[in-house]
Amino acid sequence: MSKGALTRQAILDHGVEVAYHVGLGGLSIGTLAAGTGMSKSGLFAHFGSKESLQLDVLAHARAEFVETVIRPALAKPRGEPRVRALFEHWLACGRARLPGGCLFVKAATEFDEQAGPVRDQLVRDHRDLYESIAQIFRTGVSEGHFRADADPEQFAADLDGVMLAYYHNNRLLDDPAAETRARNAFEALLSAARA
Amino acid sequence: MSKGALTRQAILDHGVEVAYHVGLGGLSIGTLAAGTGMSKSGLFAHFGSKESLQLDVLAHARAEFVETVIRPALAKPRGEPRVRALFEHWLACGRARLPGGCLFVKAATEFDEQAGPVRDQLVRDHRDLYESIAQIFRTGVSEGHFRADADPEQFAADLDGVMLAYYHNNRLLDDPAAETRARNAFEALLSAARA
DNA sequence: TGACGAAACGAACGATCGTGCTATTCTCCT
DNA sequence: AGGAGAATAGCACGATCGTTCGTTTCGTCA
Repeated sequence: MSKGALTRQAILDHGVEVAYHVGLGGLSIGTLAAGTGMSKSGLFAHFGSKESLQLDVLAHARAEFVETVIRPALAKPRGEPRVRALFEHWLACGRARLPGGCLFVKAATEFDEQAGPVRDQLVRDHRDLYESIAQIFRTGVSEGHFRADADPEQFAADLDGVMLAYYHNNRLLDDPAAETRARNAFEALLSAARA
Repeated sequence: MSKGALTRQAILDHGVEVAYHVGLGGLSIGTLAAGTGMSKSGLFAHFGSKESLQLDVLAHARAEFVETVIRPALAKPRGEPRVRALFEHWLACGRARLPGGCLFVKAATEFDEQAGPVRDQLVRDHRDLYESIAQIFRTGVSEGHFRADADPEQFAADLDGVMLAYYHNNRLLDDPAAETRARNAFEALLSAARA
Protein backbone atom coordinates (compact mmCIF):
# COMPACT_ATOMS: atom_id res chain seq x y z
CA MET A 1 0.00 0.00 0.00
CA SER A 2 1.33 3.41 -0.95
CA LYS A 3 2.21 6.02 1.63
CA GLY A 4 -0.80 8.15 0.81
CA ALA A 5 -3.27 5.32 1.08
CA LEU A 6 -1.73 4.33 4.39
CA THR A 7 -2.15 7.67 6.11
CA ARG A 8 -5.57 7.88 4.55
CA GLN A 9 -6.54 4.70 6.35
CA ALA A 10 -5.10 6.06 9.58
CA ILE A 11 -7.12 9.24 9.19
CA LEU A 12 -10.31 7.31 8.54
CA ASP A 13 -9.69 4.99 11.48
CA HIS A 14 -9.33 7.96 13.74
CA GLY A 15 -12.21 9.71 12.03
CA VAL A 16 -14.60 6.87 12.77
CA GLU A 17 -13.43 6.87 16.37
CA VAL A 18 -13.98 10.61 16.72
CA ALA A 19 -17.31 10.63 14.89
CA TYR A 20 -18.43 7.89 17.25
CA HIS A 21 -18.20 10.48 20.03
CA VAL A 22 -19.19 13.77 18.40
CA GLY A 23 -21.16 12.60 15.38
CA LEU A 24 -20.45 12.91 11.69
CA GLY A 25 -21.41 16.55 11.69
CA GLY A 26 -19.22 17.20 14.71
CA LEU A 27 -16.14 16.09 12.81
CA SER A 28 -13.81 18.98 12.13
CA ILE A 29 -10.76 19.04 9.92
CA GLY A 30 -8.75 20.85 12.57
CA THR A 31 -9.31 18.47 15.46
CA LEU A 32 -8.97 15.49 13.16
CA ALA A 33 -5.62 16.83 11.94
CA ALA A 34 -4.43 17.42 15.49
CA GLY A 35 -5.54 13.94 16.47
CA THR A 36 -3.54 12.31 13.71
CA GLY A 37 -0.51 14.58 14.07
CA MET A 38 -0.94 16.19 10.69
CA SER A 39 -1.44 19.69 9.42
CA LYS A 40 -4.93 20.81 8.53
CA SER A 41 -4.08 21.34 4.90
CA GLY A 42 -2.18 18.07 4.66
CA LEU A 43 -5.18 16.16 5.90
CA PHE A 44 -7.60 18.18 3.84
CA ALA A 45 -5.74 17.34 0.64
CA HIS A 46 -6.76 13.72 1.04
CA PHE A 47 -10.44 14.48 0.73
CA GLY A 48 -11.00 17.82 -0.94
CA SER A 49 -14.06 18.73 1.08
CA LYS A 50 -15.60 18.05 4.43
CA GLU A 51 -18.57 16.34 2.87
CA SER A 52 -16.28 13.99 1.02
CA LEU A 53 -14.51 13.27 4.29
CA GLN A 54 -17.82 12.46 5.94
CA LEU A 55 -18.77 10.11 3.13
CA ASP A 56 -15.41 8.37 3.37
CA VAL A 57 -15.66 8.02 7.13
CA LEU A 58 -19.11 6.56 6.63
CA ALA A 59 -17.83 4.09 4.07
CA HIS A 60 -15.05 3.12 6.46
CA ALA A 61 -17.54 2.48 9.25
CA ARG A 62 -19.75 0.52 6.90
CA ALA A 63 -16.86 -1.72 5.87
CA GLU A 64 -16.03 -2.30 9.52
CA PHE A 65 -19.64 -3.20 10.27
CA VAL A 66 -19.92 -5.60 7.36
CA GLU A 67 -16.65 -7.23 8.34
CA THR A 68 -17.45 -7.70 12.03
CA VAL A 69 -21.19 -8.36 11.88
CA ILE A 70 -22.59 -9.34 8.49
CA ARG A 71 -19.77 -11.49 7.11
CA PRO A 72 -19.30 -13.69 10.20
CA ALA A 73 -23.05 -14.31 10.21
CA LEU A 74 -23.06 -15.37 6.58
CA ALA A 75 -20.39 -17.94 7.42
CA LYS A 76 -22.87 -19.76 9.66
CA PRO A 77 -25.39 -22.38 8.47
CA ARG A 78 -28.52 -21.02 6.85
CA GLY A 79 -31.58 -20.38 8.99
CA GLU A 80 -31.81 -19.75 12.69
CA PRO A 81 -28.09 -20.23 13.41
CA ARG A 82 -27.31 -17.52 10.91
CA VAL A 83 -29.92 -15.18 12.38
CA ARG A 84 -28.55 -15.86 15.86
CA ALA A 85 -24.99 -15.18 14.72
CA LEU A 86 -26.08 -11.90 13.17
CA PHE A 87 -27.66 -10.85 16.43
CA GLU A 88 -24.74 -11.95 18.58
CA HIS A 89 -22.10 -10.21 16.51
CA TRP A 90 -24.20 -7.10 16.33
CA LEU A 91 -24.59 -7.15 20.09
CA ALA A 92 -20.88 -7.72 20.59
CA CYS A 93 -20.12 -4.75 18.38
CA GLY A 94 -22.13 -2.58 20.74
CA ARG A 95 -20.73 -4.16 23.89
CA ALA A 96 -17.12 -3.74 22.80
CA ARG A 97 -18.08 -0.23 21.72
CA LEU A 98 -16.70 -0.85 18.29
CA PRO A 99 -17.37 2.47 16.60
CA GLY A 100 -18.33 0.92 13.28
CA GLY A 101 -21.89 -0.15 13.89
CA CYS A 102 -22.64 2.50 16.46
CA LEU A 103 -21.60 5.35 14.22
CA PHE A 104 -24.11 4.07 11.74
CA VAL A 105 -26.94 4.44 14.21
CA LYS A 106 -25.77 7.83 15.32
CA ALA A 107 -25.35 9.21 11.82
CA ALA A 108 -28.82 7.99 10.87
CA THR A 109 -30.56 10.13 13.49
CA GLU A 110 -28.15 12.97 12.91
CA PHE A 111 -28.90 13.35 9.21
CA ASP A 112 -32.48 12.12 8.96
CA GLU A 113 -33.70 15.68 8.48
CA GLN A 114 -30.76 17.13 6.57
CA ALA A 115 -30.93 16.61 2.84
CA GLY A 116 -27.72 16.04 0.92
CA PRO A 117 -25.31 13.35 -0.24
CA VAL A 118 -24.58 12.12 3.29
CA ARG A 119 -28.24 11.53 3.98
CA ASP A 120 -28.69 9.87 0.59
CA GLN A 121 -25.85 7.49 1.34
CA LEU A 122 -27.26 6.72 4.75
CA VAL A 123 -30.60 5.86 3.19
CA ARG A 124 -28.89 3.46 0.80
CA ASP A 125 -26.90 1.89 3.62
CA HIS A 126 -29.95 1.48 5.80
CA ARG A 127 -31.90 -0.10 2.96
CA ASP A 128 -29.02 -2.48 2.33
CA LEU A 129 -28.93 -3.43 5.98
CA TYR A 130 -32.65 -4.16 6.07
CA GLU A 131 -32.26 -6.13 2.87
CA SER A 132 -29.46 -8.18 4.41
CA ILE A 133 -31.42 -8.91 7.57
CA ALA A 134 -34.51 -9.88 5.61
CA GLN A 135 -32.47 -12.11 3.33
CA ILE A 136 -30.83 -13.87 6.26
CA PHE A 137 -34.24 -14.32 7.84
CA ARG A 138 -35.57 -15.80 4.59
CA THR A 139 -33.02 -18.60 4.74
CA GLY A 140 -34.69 -19.50 8.01
CA VAL A 141 -38.06 -19.67 6.31
CA SER A 142 -36.83 -21.85 3.48
CA GLU A 143 -35.05 -24.11 5.96
CA GLY A 144 -38.32 -24.55 7.81
CA HIS A 145 -37.08 -22.88 10.97
CA PHE A 146 -39.60 -20.07 10.71
CA ARG A 147 -43.23 -19.88 9.65
CA ALA A 148 -43.78 -19.60 5.94
CA ASP A 149 -46.06 -16.59 6.38
CA ALA A 150 -43.58 -14.71 8.54
CA ASP A 151 -42.73 -11.28 7.12
CA PRO A 152 -38.95 -10.86 6.61
CA GLU A 153 -39.24 -7.08 6.27
CA GLN A 154 -41.16 -6.90 9.50
CA PHE A 155 -38.51 -9.01 11.18
CA ALA A 156 -35.80 -6.69 9.92
CA ALA A 157 -37.58 -3.68 11.39
CA ASP A 158 -38.21 -5.52 14.65
CA LEU A 159 -34.61 -6.57 15.03
CA ASP A 160 -33.48 -3.06 14.23
CA GLY A 161 -35.75 -1.81 16.99
CA VAL A 162 -34.27 -4.24 19.47
CA MET A 163 -30.77 -3.10 18.58
CA LEU A 164 -31.68 0.59 18.73
CA ALA A 165 -33.18 0.18 22.19
CA TYR A 166 -30.06 -1.74 23.20
CA TYR A 167 -27.83 1.10 22.02
CA HIS A 168 -29.86 3.63 23.95
CA ASN A 169 -29.82 1.64 27.15
CA ASN A 170 -26.21 0.65 26.83
CA ARG A 171 -24.65 3.92 25.76
CA LEU A 172 -26.82 6.65 27.15
CA LEU A 173 -28.08 5.02 30.33
CA ASP A 174 -25.17 2.63 30.96
CA ASP A 175 -27.82 0.16 32.01
CA PRO A 176 -26.14 -3.18 32.83
CA ALA A 177 -29.42 -4.95 32.08
CA ALA A 178 -29.44 -3.66 28.52
CA GLU A 179 -27.94 -6.80 27.04
CA THR A 180 -30.31 -9.08 28.92
CA ARG A 181 -33.25 -7.01 27.74
CA ALA A 182 -32.04 -7.21 24.16
CA ARG A 183 -31.65 -10.97 24.46
CA ASN A 184 -35.14 -11.34 25.88
CA ALA A 185 -36.60 -9.25 23.09
CA PHE A 186 -34.67 -11.20 20.46
CA GLU A 187 -35.83 -14.54 21.81
CA ALA A 188 -39.40 -13.26 21.82
CA LEU A 189 -39.01 -12.30 18.18
CA LEU A 190 -37.67 -15.72 17.30
CA SER A 191 -40.34 -17.68 19.10
CA ALA A 192 -43.02 -15.53 17.51
CA ALA A 193 -41.50 -16.34 14.12
CA ARG A 194 -41.51 -20.05 14.93
CA ALA A 195 -44.94 -20.61 16.42
CA MET B 1 -47.05 36.82 30.58
CA SER B 2 -44.32 39.47 30.53
CA LYS B 3 -42.67 40.56 27.31
CA GLY B 4 -39.43 38.76 28.11
CA ALA B 5 -41.12 35.47 28.88
CA LEU B 6 -43.10 35.78 25.66
CA THR B 7 -40.15 36.17 23.34
CA ARG B 8 -38.40 33.51 25.34
CA GLN B 9 -41.19 31.09 24.49
CA ALA B 10 -40.98 32.13 20.85
CA ILE B 11 -37.25 31.51 20.83
CA LEU B 12 -37.67 28.08 22.40
CA ASP B 13 -40.46 27.15 20.00
CA HIS B 14 -38.24 28.00 17.10
CA GLY B 15 -35.26 26.39 18.80
CA VAL B 16 -37.02 23.06 19.11
CA GLU B 17 -38.03 23.29 15.47
CA VAL B 18 -34.46 24.01 14.37
CA ALA B 19 -32.87 21.42 16.66
CA TYR B 20 -35.29 18.92 15.19
CA HIS B 21 -33.44 19.37 11.90
CA VAL B 22 -29.81 20.00 12.86
CA GLY B 23 -29.65 18.51 16.34
CA LEU B 24 -29.11 20.13 19.70
CA GLY B 25 -25.40 20.54 19.02
CA GLY B 26 -26.12 22.05 15.63
CA LEU B 27 -28.06 24.89 17.21
CA SER B 28 -26.24 28.18 16.86
CA ILE B 29 -27.03 31.49 18.48
CA GLY B 30 -26.56 33.33 15.20
CA THR B 31 -28.96 31.32 13.05
CA LEU B 32 -31.46 31.13 15.88
CA ALA B 33 -31.34 34.92 16.22
CA ALA B 34 -31.78 35.37 12.48
CA GLY B 35 -34.68 32.91 12.52
CA THR B 36 -36.52 34.81 15.21
CA GLY B 37 -35.67 38.26 13.89
CA MET B 38 -33.55 39.22 16.85
CA SER B 39 -29.98 40.30 17.36
CA LYS B 40 -27.46 37.72 18.48
CA SER B 41 -26.77 39.48 21.75
CA GLY B 42 -30.44 40.14 22.42
CA LEU B 43 -31.21 36.48 22.12
CA PHE B 44 -28.12 35.45 24.01
CA ALA B 45 -29.11 37.59 27.01
CA HIS B 46 -32.07 35.30 27.61
CA PHE B 47 -29.91 32.29 28.32
CA GLY B 48 -26.40 33.35 29.25
CA SER B 49 -24.69 30.42 27.57
CA LYS B 50 -25.22 28.02 24.74
CA GLU B 51 -25.37 25.07 27.09
CA SER B 52 -28.12 26.76 29.06
CA LEU B 53 -29.97 27.35 25.79
CA GLN B 54 -29.66 23.68 24.91
CA LEU B 55 -31.01 22.67 28.30
CA ASP B 56 -33.94 25.05 27.95
CA VAL B 57 -34.72 23.82 24.45
CA LEU B 58 -34.62 20.30 25.80
CA ALA B 59 -36.97 21.20 28.63
CA HIS B 60 -39.30 22.82 26.13
CA ALA B 61 -39.33 19.70 23.99
CA ARG B 62 -39.90 17.54 27.05
CA ALA B 63 -42.88 19.62 28.10
CA GLU B 64 -44.30 19.32 24.60
CA PHE B 65 -43.84 15.56 24.66
CA VAL B 66 -45.46 15.15 28.06
CA GLU B 67 -48.36 17.33 26.99
CA THR B 68 -49.05 15.57 23.69
CA VAL B 69 -48.18 11.97 24.58
CA ILE B 70 -47.99 11.17 28.28
CA ARG B 71 -50.80 13.30 29.66
CA PRO B 72 -53.47 12.23 27.14
CA ALA B 73 -52.59 8.61 27.87
CA LEU B 74 -52.96 9.08 31.60
CA ALA B 75 -56.46 10.42 30.98
CA LYS B 76 -57.53 7.00 29.66
CA PRO B 77 -58.72 4.09 31.80
CA ARG B 78 -56.02 2.08 33.53
CA GLY B 79 -54.57 -0.96 31.84
CA GLU B 80 -54.49 -1.82 28.17
CA PRO B 81 -56.50 1.23 27.00
CA ARG B 82 -53.95 3.46 28.64
CA VAL B 83 -51.05 1.59 27.09
CA ARG B 84 -52.73 1.76 23.70
CA ALA B 85 -53.33 5.49 24.06
CA LEU B 86 -49.69 6.01 24.97
CA PHE B 87 -48.63 4.18 21.83
CA GLU B 88 -51.11 5.94 19.57
CA HIS B 89 -50.23 9.42 20.72
CA TRP B 90 -46.55 8.64 20.49
CA LEU B 91 -47.05 7.39 16.97
CA ALA B 92 -49.09 10.43 16.03
CA CYS B 93 -46.34 12.68 17.32
CA GLY B 94 -43.96 11.05 14.87
CA ARG B 95 -46.42 11.02 12.00
CA ALA B 96 -47.23 14.70 12.35
CA ARG B 97 -43.51 15.32 12.73
CA LEU B 98 -44.07 17.18 15.95
CA PRO B 99 -40.55 18.12 16.91
CA GLY B 100 -41.05 17.49 20.61
CA GLY B 101 -40.75 13.75 20.85
CA CYS B 102 -38.45 13.37 17.88
CA LEU B 103 -35.92 15.85 19.18
CA PHE B 104 -35.74 13.71 22.27
CA VAL B 105 -34.68 10.70 20.27
CA LYS B 106 -32.20 12.69 18.23
CA ALA B 107 -30.57 14.36 21.20
CA ALA B 108 -30.17 11.01 22.95
CA THR B 109 -27.98 9.56 20.21
CA GLU B 110 -26.25 12.89 19.74
CA PHE B 111 -25.04 13.21 23.32
CA ASP B 112 -24.70 9.60 24.41
CA GLU B 113 -20.93 9.84 24.24
CA GLN B 114 -20.46 13.46 25.26
CA ALA B 115 -20.31 13.99 28.99
CA GLY B 116 -21.78 17.15 30.46
CA PRO B 117 -24.98 18.66 31.83
CA VAL B 118 -26.93 18.07 28.61
CA ARG B 119 -26.14 14.38 28.66
CA ASP B 120 -26.95 14.19 32.37
CA GLN B 121 -30.33 15.76 31.76
CA LEU B 122 -31.00 13.42 28.88
CA VAL B 123 -30.23 10.45 31.09
CA ARG B 124 -32.71 11.70 33.69
CA ASP B 125 -35.35 12.31 31.02
CA HIS B 126 -34.88 8.90 29.52
CA ARG B 127 -35.11 7.23 32.92
CA ASP B 128 -38.29 9.17 33.62
CA LEU B 129 -39.75 8.08 30.32
CA TYR B 130 -38.99 4.42 30.99
CA GLU B 131 -40.43 4.83 34.47
CA SER B 132 -43.63 6.30 33.02
CA ILE B 133 -44.00 3.53 30.47
CA ALA B 134 -43.37 0.84 33.07
CA GLN B 135 -45.84 2.46 35.45
CA ILE B 136 -48.53 2.63 32.79
CA PHE B 137 -47.89 -0.99 31.94
CA ARG B 138 -48.17 -1.94 35.61
CA THR B 139 -51.72 -0.64 35.70
CA GLY B 140 -52.41 -3.24 33.04
CA VAL B 141 -50.98 -5.96 35.26
CA SER B 142 -52.99 -4.94 38.29
CA GLU B 143 -56.13 -4.70 36.16
CA GLY B 144 -55.54 -8.25 35.01
CA HIS B 145 -55.02 -7.28 31.39
CA PHE B 146 -51.44 -8.53 31.37
CA ARG B 147 -49.68 -11.50 32.91
CA ALA B 148 -48.62 -11.03 36.52
CA ASP B 149 -45.08 -12.15 35.76
CA ALA B 150 -44.66 -9.75 32.83
CA ASP B 151 -41.67 -7.45 33.25
CA PRO B 152 -42.69 -3.77 33.03
CA GLU B 153 -39.10 -2.61 32.52
CA GLN B 154 -38.70 -5.06 29.68
CA PHE B 155 -41.91 -3.79 28.14
CA ALA B 156 -40.65 -0.22 28.39
CA ALA B 157 -37.45 -1.13 26.56
CA ASP B 158 -39.39 -3.13 23.95
CA LEU B 159 -41.83 -0.31 23.28
CA ASP B 160 -38.95 2.13 23.04
CA GLY B 161 -37.36 -0.14 20.45
CA VAL B 162 -40.53 -0.23 18.40
CA MET B 163 -40.73 3.56 18.43
CA LEU B 164 -37.06 3.98 17.57
CA ALA B 165 -37.39 1.68 14.59
CA TYR B 166 -40.50 3.60 13.58
CA TYR B 167 -38.61 6.88 13.68
CA HIS B 168 -35.82 5.48 11.56
CA ASN B 169 -38.15 4.07 8.96
CA ASN B 170 -40.40 7.08 8.93
CA ARG B 171 -37.89 9.89 8.95
CA LEU B 172 -34.77 8.55 7.32
CA LEU B 173 -36.25 6.11 4.85
CA ASP B 174 -39.66 7.76 4.36
CA ASP B 175 -41.04 4.24 4.34
CA PRO B 176 -44.84 4.40 4.06
CA ALA B 177 -45.04 0.96 5.71
CA ALA B 178 -43.30 2.24 8.83
CA GLU B 179 -46.50 2.85 10.74
CA THR B 180 -47.96 -0.53 9.86
CA ARG B 181 -44.74 -2.20 10.98
CA ALA B 182 -44.82 -0.34 14.26
CA ARG B 183 -48.44 -1.36 14.80
CA ASN B 184 -47.63 -5.00 14.07
CA ALA B 185 -44.73 -4.93 16.48
CA PHE B 186 -46.84 -3.25 19.15
CA GLU B 187 -49.64 -5.79 18.83
CA ALA B 188 -47.08 -8.58 19.08
CA LEU B 189 -45.78 -7.03 22.29
CA LEU B 190 -49.28 -6.80 23.73
CA SER B 191 -50.30 -10.33 22.87
CA ALA B 192 -47.06 -11.64 24.33
CA ALA B 193 -47.84 -9.75 27.53
CA ARG B 194 -51.34 -11.21 27.64
CA ALA B 195 -50.77 -14.89 26.88
C1' DT C 1 22.27 10.12 -8.28
C1' DG C 2 18.95 13.04 -10.31
C1' DA C 3 14.57 14.02 -11.38
C1' DC C 4 9.72 13.83 -11.04
C1' DG C 5 5.27 13.20 -8.86
C1' DA C 6 3.02 12.47 -4.61
C1' DA C 7 2.41 14.00 0.01
C1' DA C 8 2.56 17.16 3.64
C1' DC C 9 3.21 21.78 5.39
C1' DG C 10 2.54 26.86 6.67
C1' DA C 11 0.14 30.81 6.17
C1' DA C 12 -3.77 33.15 5.14
C1' DC C 13 -8.71 33.94 3.54
C1' DG C 14 -13.58 35.14 4.85
C1' DA C 15 -17.13 33.41 7.60
C1' DT C 16 -19.15 32.02 11.74
C1' DC C 17 -18.80 30.43 16.36
C1' DG C 18 -19.86 31.73 21.59
C1' DT C 19 -19.38 35.44 24.56
C1' DG C 20 -18.49 39.80 26.62
C1' DC C 21 -19.29 44.84 26.98
C1' DT C 22 -21.90 49.40 26.49
C1' DA C 23 -25.83 51.83 24.68
C1' DT C 24 -30.36 52.34 23.47
C1' DT C 25 -35.15 51.29 23.39
C1' DC C 26 -39.16 49.58 25.39
C1' DT C 27 -42.54 48.15 29.47
C1' DC C 28 -44.65 48.68 33.26
C1' DC C 29 -45.72 50.59 37.75
C1' DT C 30 -46.50 54.67 40.71
C1' DA D 1 -46.27 61.57 33.15
C1' DG D 2 -42.14 60.02 34.52
C1' DG D 3 -38.74 57.19 36.25
C1' DA D 4 -36.83 52.38 37.20
C1' DG D 5 -35.67 48.33 35.31
C1' DA D 6 -36.19 44.95 31.88
C1' DA D 7 -35.36 43.91 27.08
C1' DT D 8 -32.91 44.44 22.98
C1' DA D 9 -29.35 46.18 19.89
C1' DG D 10 -24.56 47.26 18.31
C1' DC D 11 -19.98 46.30 18.25
C1' DA D 12 -15.93 43.85 19.10
C1' DC D 13 -13.02 39.99 20.88
C1' DG D 14 -10.53 35.63 20.22
C1' DA D 15 -11.20 31.12 18.48
C1' DT D 16 -12.35 27.93 15.11
C1' DC D 17 -14.62 26.70 10.92
C1' DG D 18 -13.77 24.93 5.77
C1' DT D 19 -10.97 26.10 2.08
C1' DT D 20 -7.14 27.86 -1.08
C1' DC D 21 -2.47 28.60 -2.51
C1' DG D 22 2.40 28.33 -2.87
C1' DT D 23 6.20 25.91 -1.04
C1' DT D 24 8.79 22.27 0.81
C1' DT D 25 9.71 17.54 1.93
C1' DC D 26 9.42 12.73 0.83
C1' DG D 27 9.20 8.30 -1.86
C1' DT D 28 10.30 6.06 -5.99
C1' DC D 29 12.14 4.76 -10.17
C1' DA D 30 15.27 5.63 -14.28
